[in-house]
Amino acid sequence: MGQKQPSLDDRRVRRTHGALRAALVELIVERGWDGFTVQDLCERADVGRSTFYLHFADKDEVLAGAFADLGKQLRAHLASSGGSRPLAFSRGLLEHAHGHLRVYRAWVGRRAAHVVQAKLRALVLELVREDVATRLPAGPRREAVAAFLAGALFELLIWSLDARPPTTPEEADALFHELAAPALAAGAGRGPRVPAPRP
Amino acid sequence: MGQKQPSLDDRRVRRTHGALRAALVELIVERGWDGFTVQDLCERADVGRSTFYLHFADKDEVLAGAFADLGKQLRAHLASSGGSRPLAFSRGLLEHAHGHLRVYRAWVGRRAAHVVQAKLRALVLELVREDVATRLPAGPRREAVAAFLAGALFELLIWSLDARPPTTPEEADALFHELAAPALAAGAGRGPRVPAPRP
DNA sequence: TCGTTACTAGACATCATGTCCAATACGACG
DNA sequence: CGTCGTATTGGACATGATGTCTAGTAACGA
Repeated sequence: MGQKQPSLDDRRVRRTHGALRAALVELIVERGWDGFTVQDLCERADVGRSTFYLHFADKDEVLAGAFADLGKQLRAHLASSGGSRPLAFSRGLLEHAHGHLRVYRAWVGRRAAHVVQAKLRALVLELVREDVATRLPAGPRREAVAAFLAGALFELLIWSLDARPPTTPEEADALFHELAAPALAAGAGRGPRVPAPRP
Repeated sequence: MGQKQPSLDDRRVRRTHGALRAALVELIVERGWDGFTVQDLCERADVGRSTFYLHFADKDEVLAGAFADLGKQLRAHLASSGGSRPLAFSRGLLEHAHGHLRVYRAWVGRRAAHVVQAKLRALVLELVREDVATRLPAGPRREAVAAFLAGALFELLIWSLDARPPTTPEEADALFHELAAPALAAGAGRGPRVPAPRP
């Protein structure tokens, strides 16, 4: 454990990382998370298996990197289409998902790898919490509302990936806001406010 | 594959199944889904490893059985506390969860096994769909609303397991209905009705 | 060009899996 | 109660993936 990690400034390292990451995405789409081994991954990436262990401990670690990329890509997409209405990012998320339908289906769809699914769920929860934090006072109620909305959005996203007849991101987003808006209003309206800080 | 399955009428078989199932629950709580092997399971259950493969193909199959039990138990609990208001079962679900807090934390909590989590999510979705089906006309919109509410309830459930300060099932349920009611109303109110069949 | 670092193939030990067998223990049923 | 059928058992075995290590080779940065 804790060996010296290869330097990221080296072109060879970037090449290896890139190849493994790309192969990972392909293999998840083709066979699902449990459908391939480290050996398969290395073979597909054309990387020596010894080399793999110089960089990563297991498949999960490669996934973490690849997923961090997805997160950045998504956040970038969100920054461009940034509105200020509540939960505006949902539009970008749904667009992003439908723009990479094959990947999303394999990553979070019905037959998907639960490991990956969990990562996206965590990301959605994080995004919703950030948004809700600007609209509700701190406290358990805010957390509950965030959980409620995040779960709703995530499950709606999954549904939209395989909806029959197919749904456009715009439709799904409109539906989400139609359902979420009153819930958010209800969440803000009543409930235990944060107790005023003692002076 | 496809070997002759031991007869379920035999006491020895029931004993073996029971022991494995109990050991499974214990080990999931103690070490998480990926934290133990078939060997560990057999050892804990005091069952020969050869015997295991006479009954199950892998850990997942044992889980399926154990989870089916949980489903029955839950549905029984729901039947007793059956109200007719929308999504009445949420109360029973949250009570059931808080009544088996250690198990639920291990099964669907933050550090939980994604495999198990997915099963419960599917169950919640099924329950919500059954309920929503009695209140909204068939069609994609109904499915979307069901997904929305199921995701919301599931994530709220997870949140309630580790909420700080702790939340009672009653509070969590009240909160859920406070947020879900307007959403359900919105879902029923407008939107594309099922297109009238061409005459 | 030179020194450093990453890459590689291959060997190796380890472990879990899944299958099979012959011997044994136990439950069902007459 | 005795007998028959079946479940259980430990152990052997082949297989495949994992993770570590080493010595030689190739590519990088400067």
